[in-house]
Amino acid sequence: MARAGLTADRLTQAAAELADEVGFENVTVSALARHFGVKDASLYSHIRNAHDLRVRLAVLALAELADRVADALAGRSGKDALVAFANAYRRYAHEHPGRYTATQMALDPDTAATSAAGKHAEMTRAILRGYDLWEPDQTDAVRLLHSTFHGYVSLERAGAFHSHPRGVEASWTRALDGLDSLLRSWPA
Amino acid sequence: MARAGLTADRLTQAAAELADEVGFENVTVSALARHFGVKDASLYSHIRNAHDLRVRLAVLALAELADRVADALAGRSGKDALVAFANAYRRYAHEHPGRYTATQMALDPDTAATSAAGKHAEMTRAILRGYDLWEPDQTDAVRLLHSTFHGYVSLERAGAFHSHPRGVEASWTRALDGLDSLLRSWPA
DNA sequence: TAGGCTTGCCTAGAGGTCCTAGGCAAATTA
DNA sequence: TAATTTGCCTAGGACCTCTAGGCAAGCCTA
Repeated sequence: MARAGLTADRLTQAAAELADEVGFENVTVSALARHFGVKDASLYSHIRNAHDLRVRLAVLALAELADRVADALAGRSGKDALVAFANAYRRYAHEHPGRYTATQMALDPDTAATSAAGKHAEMTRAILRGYDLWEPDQTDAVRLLHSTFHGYVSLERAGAFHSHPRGVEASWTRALDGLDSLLRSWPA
Repeated sequence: MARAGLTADRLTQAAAELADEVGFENVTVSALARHFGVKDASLYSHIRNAHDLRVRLAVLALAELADRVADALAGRSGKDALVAFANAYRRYAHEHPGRYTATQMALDPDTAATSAAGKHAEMTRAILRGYDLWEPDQTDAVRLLHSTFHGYVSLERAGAFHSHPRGVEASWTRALDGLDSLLRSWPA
């Protein structure tokens, strides 16, 4: 029999595609094994366990998201940068729902430090260079922005905004306008 | 043998306590059966399946959260109401992590309409009576507030703010200050 | 209080996921 | 080509979900 040629990376990549198709919570070792036409037990020489697989997926997604956002940010500043960041973030979540859910996994400090999770906050900070903010206001603003972006796409996907006809796009644009205006006149 | 006296309500209540202890994703039919000292199969005359159990838990948590927030809001207005709302929301999430996770379940439109999910948006709207906002700005503001609150507690619990020493409480207070100031000068 | 009825919890069992131990054969190295 | 490493296998245990069918506890009615 020819071998399937599994590696941790190929498994993680396939897990990411699977996550977007069937949802993060349905990314299972067995499903992944089925996808490669091998037995479940075969995967355990490449990944430690199901949790390890999900962590790898989370790290992959965080790196992808950071790349997308970095691209969007290139050469922009001020409100332009804020909007580009936010839209890139939200677009990634929409295009890759399973991967995005993975980015919300609680990672242990070690993994988080190694992964692109930190890069994320760093880039949010880059946005703020267009505004007149210094520590500790900067950290507060980073947290506020991140919270709002994540909260919005998270609620949007949970269907929390369906109850009202007002367009979800319009509210998003207004939220960004609001945040821009808030950053420009950050209260003392 | 004496009967255990199970009902859907008692199961849901116990599931809520279990969720806060071991996490929402570990709320399982078997664990619940163990808690009552009965066999798993016995639960299926009270709940349809595991998903049904989790939906009931979500509905319970949404109702509790709505109650807490309503209490906090009583007799307050303006920034006072905003802060009370936000703190009640966040405190519930901290005190009942499993239940709070349950509130984020995607409910089908029917269930969502019946449950307290709608009451939530309605109360957020009550806050805004202290500010000078009218449709569609009001809906946009409701969505922004809800997003920020949810995003903040969600990231906080995922450990996203651990990387920086700046106090999580301080950033939260600043976020509320910021939102208040934003609502008072909502850009046109 | 004795019968019948409803209903609650039971046993039995099938199917799925997670994971370990140990084996054989393919690929790599000497 | 022989030795070693490595990859995927079979076998099997533990746990979770859910269905079908059974027995008896507790309720009605007479």
